[in-house]
Amino acid sequence: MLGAAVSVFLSTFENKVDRKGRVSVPSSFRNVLSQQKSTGIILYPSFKHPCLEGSGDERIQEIASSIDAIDVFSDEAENLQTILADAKHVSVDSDGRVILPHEFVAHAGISDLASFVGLGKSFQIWSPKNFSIHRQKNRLRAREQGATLRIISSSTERT
Amino acid sequence: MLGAAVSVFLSTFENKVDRKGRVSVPSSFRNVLSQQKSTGIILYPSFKHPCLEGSGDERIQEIASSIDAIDVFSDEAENLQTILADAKHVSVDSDGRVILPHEFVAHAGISDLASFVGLGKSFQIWSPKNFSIHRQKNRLRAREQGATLRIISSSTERT
DNA sequence: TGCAGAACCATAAAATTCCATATATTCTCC
DNA sequence: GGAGAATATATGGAATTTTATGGTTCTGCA
Repeated sequence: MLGAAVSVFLSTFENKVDRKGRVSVPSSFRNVLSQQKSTGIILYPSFKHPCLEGSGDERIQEIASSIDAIDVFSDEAENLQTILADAKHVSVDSDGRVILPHEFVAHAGISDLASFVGLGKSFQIWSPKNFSIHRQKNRLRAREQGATLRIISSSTERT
Repeated sequence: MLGAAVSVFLSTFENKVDRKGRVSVPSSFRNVLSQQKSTGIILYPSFKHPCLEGSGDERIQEIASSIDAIDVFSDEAENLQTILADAKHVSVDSDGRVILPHEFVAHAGISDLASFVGLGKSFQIWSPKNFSIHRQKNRLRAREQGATLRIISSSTERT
């Protein structure tokens, strides 16, 4: 394993899902997880897209506490509670693989390939087909909105 | 290595890409990177051009945190996430080389030569051929529009 | 007892490290 | 100022280590 690398989920990796539902978590993602001292990952179905949301397992802690912080009957609270209700903890085995729960596989339309998509603090898991459509749309929009310029010019140094 | 050098990516360098996709990062670029305490480079395909955008890897951290700062479901968040999803972290080996990922090589139309183009805070990687076309166009346009340059004098940091 | 999940083992492909060298650049000492 | 030594850079290739991935066995639980 190389030195420090980056401590965010980055890039997209397409891995195979075998008959038993096992799939390798990309090694760079595993590095991020171990930096976070996660023993496994938390998965839950996205409500915006046909994909799964994933993160280290301490992130769920944050979600849980933010529920307490907001109005119990608000929409936001219900959204967060839904996440908790649907989420599952899957452990990473010694070969770096997880087993994707069936319901989730169905929700994401995954068959024999899964795309792990790094989003910084979290990641998503897509069927490659759905993801390429999604990506295309996003790239077009990002181009129109000039995301590149915004990045380069804004964030130069911290305050 | 020469004295202090400059702390921005400057000039254009054309280096060879070997069979394995390895290419030397220009040494002056490496100096900038090490000043930034970057252990490697973040690359992502440009939205606008057939080239790669590159920068030190501390920037990715900033992008990741800015995503957290805005509404998670907004277009802007997804634009930024697209960059993360497409970006790759490549580490500079002890000989000062990086490996250009295949997809990126394809996107930029690079075969056996790569042009590193310094843009100050960031840089681009082009196939020499595409770059010369791009450069020509830019010059033409600049002349027609009588480009002026506005210098921001204050902001520069001390360190 | 049959099935799902966990722990093991094996292996091919890919990525990383290490070594070698040619060429260029800088330094040093005379 | 110049010859030669020392250093740095770019580049090619080989050796070594990690990953991804398939298969098998074991275990508990329904």
